[in-house]
Amino acid sequence: MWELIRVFKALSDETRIRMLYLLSEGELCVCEIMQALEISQTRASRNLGILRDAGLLQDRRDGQWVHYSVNREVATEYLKLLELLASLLRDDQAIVADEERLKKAVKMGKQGKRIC
Amino acid sequence: MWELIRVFKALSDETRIRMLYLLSEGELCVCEIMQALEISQTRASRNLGILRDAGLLQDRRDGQWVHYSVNREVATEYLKLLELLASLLRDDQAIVADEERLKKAVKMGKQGKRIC
DNA sequence: ATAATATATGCGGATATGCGCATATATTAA
DNA sequence: TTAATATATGCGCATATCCGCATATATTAT
Repeated sequence: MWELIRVFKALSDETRIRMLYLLSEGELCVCEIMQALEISQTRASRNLGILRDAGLLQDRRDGQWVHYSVNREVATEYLKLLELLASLLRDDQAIVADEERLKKAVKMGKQGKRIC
Repeated sequence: MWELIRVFKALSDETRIRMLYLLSEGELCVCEIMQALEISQTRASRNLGILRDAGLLQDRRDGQWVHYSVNREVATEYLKLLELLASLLRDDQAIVADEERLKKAVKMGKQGKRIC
């Protein structure tokens, strides 16, 4: 029961919902998420940690970067929850704006310009 | 987005999860829920109100009683959430105990003894 | 009418949550 | 080595949440 409640608590926050949505499309490092959501580094790190501790995300260090991604090892019930999220929020205004900013940041990165 | 977050907040509490589980099996009045969960009247009423305001429950006054039940009019995505709950918690210790106490209270009621 | 029962709610206190600031830690670059 | 970059975290404050107490409201019984 408490595991379940921990998951719902993790999902009870706008910042974390937006993070999960972006991450449902693929792995991202903290600085990419900061830029996409236009939030502080503290806020990004703290909320990603909460999602990880709830079992929804996993992290992977790659040099000085830490990449977060959806934890596919978690119970399939929770994965369904994430799909639910994605389907409900696909057209959400804040989400669409996040995706725009993320696309822009990633494009910059691919052009060799540092974005972090 | 905020409607969704409101639902997750409503689900982020042990009392409310236990209530939802019992109610997923059928309509109940406040006093039955109080007894099944062994909680105060204030706590029962407040938390049922939170679930109603999140759109998950509906209420119906019948004389001096108010009956709460799952709101089947809500988006099917949320109904799926409730099914998820039920499937994950079917064997939970606290839930099983709640069901025991509820069964006992309902049986008393059917024997004509007042239980509220 | 009054009394009894069922439910809801204003208020206050205890605890939890969110987040900025400063700082710590980890890694890479020079 | 030192400097720069990326991320995590201790602390403190502001706000939110939970719930008990007392009380209000609604309904029924006498």
